[in-house]
Amino acid sequence: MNKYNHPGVPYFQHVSEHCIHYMSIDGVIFGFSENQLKVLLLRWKGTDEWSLPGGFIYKLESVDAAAGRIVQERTGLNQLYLKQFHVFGDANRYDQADTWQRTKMPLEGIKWSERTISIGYYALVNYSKVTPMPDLITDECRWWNIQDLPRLLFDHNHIIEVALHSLRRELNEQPLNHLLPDPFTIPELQRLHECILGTALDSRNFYKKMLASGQLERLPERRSGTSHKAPYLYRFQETQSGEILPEPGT
Amino acid sequence: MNKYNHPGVPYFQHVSEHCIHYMSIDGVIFGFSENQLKVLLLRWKGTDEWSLPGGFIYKLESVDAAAGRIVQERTGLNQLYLKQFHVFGDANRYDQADTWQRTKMPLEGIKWSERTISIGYYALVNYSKVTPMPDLITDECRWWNIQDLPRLLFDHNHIIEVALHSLRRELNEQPLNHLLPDPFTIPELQRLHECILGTALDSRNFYKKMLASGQLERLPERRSGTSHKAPYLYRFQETQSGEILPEPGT
DNA sequence: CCAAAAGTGTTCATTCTACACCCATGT
DNA sequence: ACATGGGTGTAGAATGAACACTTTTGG
Repeated sequence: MNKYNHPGVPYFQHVSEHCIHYMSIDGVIFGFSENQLKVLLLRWKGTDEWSLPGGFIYKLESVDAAAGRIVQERTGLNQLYLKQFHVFGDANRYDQADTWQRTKMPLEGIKWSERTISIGYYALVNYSKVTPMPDLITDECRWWNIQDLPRLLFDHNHIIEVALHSLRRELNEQPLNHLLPDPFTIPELQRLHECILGTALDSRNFYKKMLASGQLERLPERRSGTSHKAPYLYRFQETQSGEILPEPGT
Repeated sequence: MNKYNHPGVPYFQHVSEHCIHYMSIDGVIFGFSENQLKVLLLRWKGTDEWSLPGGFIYKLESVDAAAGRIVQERTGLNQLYLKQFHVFGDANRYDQADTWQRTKMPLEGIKWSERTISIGYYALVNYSKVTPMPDLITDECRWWNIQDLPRLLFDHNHIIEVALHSLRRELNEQPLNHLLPDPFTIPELQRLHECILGTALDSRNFYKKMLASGQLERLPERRSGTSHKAPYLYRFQETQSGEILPEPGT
């Protein structure tokens, strides 16, 4: 692949014409599987370099809608929980020469603005319902364990860190069920909390706290198949909002 | 003032040439005086319509720097505490026709993008050190009590609400001393907490909590001049950072 | 002396933390 | 039967809310 047929060039031409310049959206898509918190990453065409999924905002598109679109395209999900968590607006967020050289993109085709302000969103998705799909300029889309990430393009390692810290801070207000199978067990919920917090929790205290919250509904069935006592299945009570963010009427 | 000599026209021409399109910054500048939480508002030239101070980001300017510049220009302060709290990105954040008509700005001079994404920052400033200054397109800049605001231009009533909610949620992590005289008394700090939270607090419990936090340093002097017992003066211990926001190196 | 607000102390309830123990299941 | 992890209970510590009381100041 040489600079004249790289698919990024027409893509960035399209973006340059229809999207807002100097702005982008980066999505930290959290999933949970095998007791590990994971994020979805993309490998750029013809390279071993990975980045977060991202995209641009159409001139008349709501920012939330753009974030939703971007995450949908990589996951195949049509319903998801998204939260805007930070704007990365430093004039020198990352070393541009270095990063663009690593992407092997033909520079003249893609440097359509001298710098980019990125709005960070995190998504909480059900790992098993996601079909990871690369985009036009990437070869591969897959999950990575959050504590085992490679060095990413741009400032994306930093963005993931900030996303995780935000999630950690907001843990108790977030609908974590989006990250779990439906229904789920309390031990599964505990593993998830532990992954997000990065600490071990006492299962007995965790139980009491969760049950006392009154938000959980115990189902009659249990999860069987393990070599020990079958745990009960739970569901969050229907107080949770499926969607995002406060925004006014006019 | 007719449409041909409105100072907004050259201003927006300047902005259109040098700033990032489709983006703005709005600043919710909080102050505290006479036991009231206040915000700084601007009255648009030749109207009775008020809005938040705002502005635009130069193409190579850091977003935090832009926010700092905008707040400085209205307050005269060269050191201030700023916090990015939300991006308002709805494609139809407000009724554009209605708002621009209320501003009495000549539309053809100023509608340089069909919609605007606004990054909201709040600032905590020392009321007595602020010199409110209007900008090119406003006649007047002054403090308003937060629970006594007029109907503002754009979606600024909503933005202030979200700012206040953010501040309320982050109360305990924020350096509230920026809103108070230096040094201050515990009762003053309590009034401030009460204004932000919108509830009354028990002064005796508040005392214990503040002293137990270990962040306060009692000075030998007291605040005298009132017709009752003179309260001690306090200062926050020097653990507070004067400035803003996490952002990476490259 | 009195009113008003500062500042200290005590009590009770609630929540958090540590840990003992029993239960169910597959091997 | 036993190892493994699910699920319940109980006690002490820490935190938080309610309220009694003394102190200082100007008038």
